[in-house]
Amino acid sequence: MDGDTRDTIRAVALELFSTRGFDQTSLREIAERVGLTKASLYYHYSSKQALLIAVVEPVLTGWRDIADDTATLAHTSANVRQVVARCLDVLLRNRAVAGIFQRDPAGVAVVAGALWEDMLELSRRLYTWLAGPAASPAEQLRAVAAMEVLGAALTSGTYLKEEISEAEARAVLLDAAMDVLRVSAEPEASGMRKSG
Amino acid sequence: MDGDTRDTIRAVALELFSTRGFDQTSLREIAERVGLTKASLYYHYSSKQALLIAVVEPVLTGWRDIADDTATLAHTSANVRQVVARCLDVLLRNRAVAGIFQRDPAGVAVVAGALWEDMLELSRRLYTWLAGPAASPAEQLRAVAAMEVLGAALTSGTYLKEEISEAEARAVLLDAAMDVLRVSAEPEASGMRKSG
DNA sequence: GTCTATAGATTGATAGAC
DNA sequence: GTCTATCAATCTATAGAC
Repeated sequence: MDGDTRDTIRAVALELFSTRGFDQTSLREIAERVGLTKASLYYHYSSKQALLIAVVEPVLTGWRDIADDTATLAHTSANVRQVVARCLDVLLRNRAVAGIFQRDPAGVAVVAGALWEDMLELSRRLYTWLAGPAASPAEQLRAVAAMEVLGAALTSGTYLKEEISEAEARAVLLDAAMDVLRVSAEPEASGMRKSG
Repeated sequence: MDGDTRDTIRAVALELFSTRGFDQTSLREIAERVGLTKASLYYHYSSKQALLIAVVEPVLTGWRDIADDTATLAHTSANVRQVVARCLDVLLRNRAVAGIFQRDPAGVAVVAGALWEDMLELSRRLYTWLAGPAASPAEQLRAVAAMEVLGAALTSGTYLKEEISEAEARAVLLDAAMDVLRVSAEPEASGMRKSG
């Protein structure tokens, strides 16, 4: 049973892509760490692009789920908070993959253009829903800014002097994003109530 | 007088670095656009790294000025707003350079490590001042998040459906960043009053 | 499945004529 | 200051033996 090797390769690739950047990571480097030769990598993944996609796609799926759900979700403040929380959780659960996009978006865009366009499209849908129906340009911009806030979950480690628990970071960033969206703080409700 | 050629090269490099990413841009590409050969580029800039630094450094200086000023600036809400506004203006005035850091931070970090470390250090100083004296980890995190908000000035073009004037975008993002910092909205005051 | 060997392309950089 | 020509390194990817 050799999904093992495939998985090891993917894990090593994820680590190197996310720390050094996609472009800065060569297949030679990955092969060395795994303990194989470059040629053997190609037995498991047909190209560097295929390897990148294998590493990134699972997260894209999680992202897509959220975007799809918003299609039928009423734009209430409780729901907005829930959607933002889900986005944040996807980010926190997939720090490494998110780091790939953050560290070398240009490289990813070039080698996986279609995947990149998918991500942009998903983001657009999410931002549009977050901004709310008939949102003004200013409100749309606030929606984009709110999602940027979540990115601090990834970068904060570089800047903070003291440690902060993941739970607290999550709470702080969720509140901050809601502040940007100008949605008043509420407990994370489970029900949903129609509004528009 | 041939600062002309030097400047043209720098301008072309800026455009390509910021749109395609630093690593994705080859000297051959730059040379072609300028109308020179690669070899001639090397007469004006001793390396690709030197070219990158020439492109980026002016902005780093503007950034450093802000960080330096905070050293002797009282942490009042009016001053916080003013500092954030200055950061935002540097960003808006140098969208292209900022785009280099945003599109390929990994590539920049590798080829211009010292410059990159300088940027990190400046950012740390700014974040620290923004968070305020004796800030809790949560407040520090909010300071990082507030600066992330400003980054929306660069990315928004990709996502917004309708146009938004630069002036309005500036106003919206400044307010949003202040919301993240939890500093109440005030007019941009010129005086400063001691608070802590 | 893993290996050796190598093709084929591109890159940053240099030498030296003009 | 600009050119032609070229080097040396590195990379992705493939062919074919074992």
